[in-house]
Order: sequence, then C-alpha cells, then structure tokens
Amino acid sequence: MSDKKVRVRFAPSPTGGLHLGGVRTVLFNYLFAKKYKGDFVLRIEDTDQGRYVAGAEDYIMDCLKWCGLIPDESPAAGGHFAPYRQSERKAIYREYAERLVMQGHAYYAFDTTEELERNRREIPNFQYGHAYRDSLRNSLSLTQHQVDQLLDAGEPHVIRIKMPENEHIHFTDMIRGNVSFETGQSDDKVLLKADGMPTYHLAVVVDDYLMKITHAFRGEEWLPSAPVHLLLWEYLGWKANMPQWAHLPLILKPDGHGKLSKRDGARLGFPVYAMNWFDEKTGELTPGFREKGFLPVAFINMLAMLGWNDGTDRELFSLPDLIDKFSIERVNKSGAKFDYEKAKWFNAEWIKLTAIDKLLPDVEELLNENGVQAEKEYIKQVLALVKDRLNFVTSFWKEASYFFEQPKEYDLDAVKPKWTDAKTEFFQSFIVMLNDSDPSIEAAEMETQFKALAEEKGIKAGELMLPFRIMLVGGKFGPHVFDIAVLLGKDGTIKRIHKALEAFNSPS
RNA sequence: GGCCCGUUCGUCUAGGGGUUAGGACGUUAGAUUUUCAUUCUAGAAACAGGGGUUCGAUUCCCCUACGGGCUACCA
Repeated sequence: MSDKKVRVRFAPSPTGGLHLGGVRTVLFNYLFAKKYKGDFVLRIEDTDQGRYVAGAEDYIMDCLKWCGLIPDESPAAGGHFAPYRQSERKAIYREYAERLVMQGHAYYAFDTTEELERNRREIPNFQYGHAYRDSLRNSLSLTQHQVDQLLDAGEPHVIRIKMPENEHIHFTDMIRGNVSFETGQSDDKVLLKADGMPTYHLAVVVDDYLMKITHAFRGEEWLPSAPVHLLLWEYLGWKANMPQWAHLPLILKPDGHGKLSKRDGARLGFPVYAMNWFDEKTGELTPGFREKGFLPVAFINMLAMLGWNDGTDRELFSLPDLIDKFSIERVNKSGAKFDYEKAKWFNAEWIKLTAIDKLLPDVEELLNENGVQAEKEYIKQVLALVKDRLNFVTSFWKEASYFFEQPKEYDLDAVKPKWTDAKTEFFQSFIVMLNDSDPSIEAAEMETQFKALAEEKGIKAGELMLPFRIMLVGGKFGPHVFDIAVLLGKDGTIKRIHKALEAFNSPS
C-alpha cells in the first residue's frame, strides 16, 4: 500500500431499494476508509436513464444515515471532486472514449440493437469480439471515408473497447489473491452509449481515476469484467494510479440457489432491503430491516459477520469496534447464505445491550402509533421489565401492550377448566387486601401476602398464579406476575381483577 | 456451452502438515423461571471425492464433482 490518502467509494445505481448486500459493500468500504483515516465517497451511477428511479437517491442517502455510514463526499454534501452524479459528468467521458479510439484501443460501432439481437439469436455463442467484429458495422471494418460519412450524418453509434485477442491479464485481489484472465474471452464492451452516456465500464475507471480512489471494493459479480477495467486503466495511461481491487463475496439465498433477492424475502418472510421501499410504478412495498424493528447497530453487526470475523470468538461489535478491528484480509472468499434466525439473534443481543433511554424514542413512537399516551418514567419501567425478551423493538407492543391497556381477551382455556368458586372468593379477598396495602408495596411483599392468603383459604398458590397472570396480561406470557401488578399499581390491578372475574365466571 | 470465483457441523465461521477439528445461530435434553421469554448446563452435528507431495494430510499441489457469478448500448 502506498502512502497516498485512502479514498474509497460506494457507487450505487439509483434504480430502487438498497439491498443488504449493498449495505455490506458500503460497510466494508466505510470500515476500511475509517480504519485508515481516509475518505468515503458516495457516487451515484445514474448513467442508465432508462432505469433511473426518482427518489432512489434520497432513499439511499437515508439508508446510509440510518446505518451511521455517512459519506465524506456525496452529491448532497459535495466535495473537491464534484459533481458526484455521473449524469452530471456526462461531458467528461466522451473525451476519454475518443482518446481510446485515437490510440486504436477502441472503435466506433454502428450496429443497431436489432442487428445485434439477430446475431445473438442466429449465431451460437455470439460475442461482439475478435471473432466477429470484422464482419460487423464499425470503424474497424468500414473505410475511414465511410466512417467519417456516418459520423458526419449523425448516425447513432457507440464506442467499444477493442479487446486484444490473446493477452494474458492478471491482478492481485485483496481478498482472492492472484486472479487471471484471457482477454479474448471478454467481448468488446460498449464504453460510450449511443446517447452519449458512458457505460459502467468507462465511467468507473474514469471517475475512480479522477476522484483519486485508492481502493475499490465491489461485489464478486464484477470479477468477470475486471479485465476490461484493467485494460482501460492501462490504455488511458493511468496504471500507476489504479486502485487496489477487492471483490466481495456474495450474499446467497438461505435455501435454494443463487444471490439473495428481494423476492426471497417476500417468499421466506424477512426483509432484504435496509429500509422500506415503495415502488411507485407497481405500488409494491418492499419491507426493510429498519421498519421491521432492527437496531442499526445490530443490522451492521450482522452484516459485518457475514463474511468477516476478527479471528476470535467474538461476535458482538459496535461500529467503532468494527472500525478498530476490521481488516480486509480477513474477509472470506466464499459466498454466505443469509440466515435470518441469526440476524434476529444479533438484534435481540443488541436490544439487551442498549440502554433504556436509547430505546425510548422508538418505543414512544410505537405507543403513539397504537394510540397510547404514557409517562416517560412508566415506559422506562416497562422497558426494563421486557427489554430482554424482545427480538425486535417493534415487538414491544405485542409483548407489553397490557401495561398500557386492559387485556381485550383472556386465555380462558387456560383458566376455566380449573376455575372454582373458592378461587373467585380468594381474589375478592385479595382485592380487599390490596386495597388496604401500602401504595408503594414491592413485588416480593405482595407475593408474600398473596401466598399467605392462599394458604389461609386452603388453595395452593400455584393454582392461583396463572389465573392472576391472565387477569393482568390476558395470556400466558410476560415477566414475573407480581412485577406486573406492582407496575400496574393498586388500582389498576384491582380493576383488572374485577373485570377478569366477570369473564371467568360468565357461562361459556 | 464458454470464462471466472469458490468448497470445514443444517447455517455463519475459527483453525491449519501431527488438534479430543473450536465458537456462534438453530436444534435436542435438563436446570431455573409456579406463565412465556431470558439465563445456565449438557448433547447431536463438519474438513465434497480421487490422486499426488510427505514419516504424517482436513491443512500444500493436481484432477473430478458440486455450488456460485458473468456472458446487454444494466449496474
């Protein structure tokens, strides 16, 4: 590694929601940059106007913000190398493409999409490359005069790289080590499209150069086009400045085969995008980790562990921890199947580790959505009681709604078969006892009194605990029942006993 | 089909020429919790196959198999 300042970039195409694999690519970029006190650049690769989706760019920015992976330079924040949107850099690319034509490393091609499609259909394994380029309509097969005429007439054309027929090309990938290719295997990729926009291939090289990118991390799906990029760096005379490459392993479907897609999430019931994504064209909402109730720290932690570890048994890392421990050499080569169960575990662990005050805003919002107003202090006490049983912040309501409103239904099947008049009488006496008790009674004290009363009435305490729970909670779940009663308070508890008694004693 | 990349428990992974192949999720059993979850303890569970190299390979090399990616005027 040279002593140049580390500069990395994440270069998404604004075509829709941000996939968890994309977030992981951002994360590794970010960790590497911060580890070496370098810059993290967000560059928007919007060179395909046909696939451009309004709102996608803002959405991506919001995702990064939620994750805490803030770019040092971006379309929004600006920077020394602005603009950071490739559509706004359109004028830059043509010059370099022309230069390549001049040098004989690229050429004009006038073939129409229809002609190429027919070739692909009719010629098995057709590639626009050394085998066929001479028989197609381009500046290699046509005379200079013909080419000039076409160009002057404004005939639509692209510029293609001329891949050498038989060169061996190799580079050292930071993750995979030496990787090599035969240049003749790749086709003559389009560099500049008919609309004057560059393709990814040209744009990534030009912008990485212009933006002084030192390390380029991207998904493994880019490996096959690496030789094109390498050649471009060489032909443009920038080889000495070429970034070091690292091709990240892919995130795979948990079951079947292939890359994880948002369809898998819908099929298997888990989010794939970082945040909810609403597609205006289809009206389809693709759920996100944020709305599902994931903490950003857990989401990031989980993603980091998908393909990386610090060499010890440690699994829980905050973002600063990750910056401290990260090393690209410890990133795995092989793809990882996404495991939602493990993702949930990370979230549950981080909810346990997160201070109640930090959880409070999300929980307050959740209560709001459910039309509940409550004192901060009260919410915090509830949170203290249920925090360790949450997989998601959003399950707070399901897990703790009974602290804020009376149970709407009772699990009568759990009570009725063993319900007796003696038990009704017990609870009536218990109400009296509660009424007389100190308002600041503690859970342990209440439990002692409860048990004493049970003994007095000749009923096993164990027979009464579950009914009591169901009176307060509605079901067979929740923290220690006397903790609940104390938090509900004397009056609240008595009210619930009254109401439940009616339900328990009504004929079914 | 061609090219490229990969392969340790079901999953994520540690390890690395001589180990009882370690951890985590999940799972099973038990304890605690007079509910459920948490927590704790214990258990089952892996080096794809074949050749080399070597005194010795799961570890290094080759082949095969399998998996994945790419093969657009998409990124």
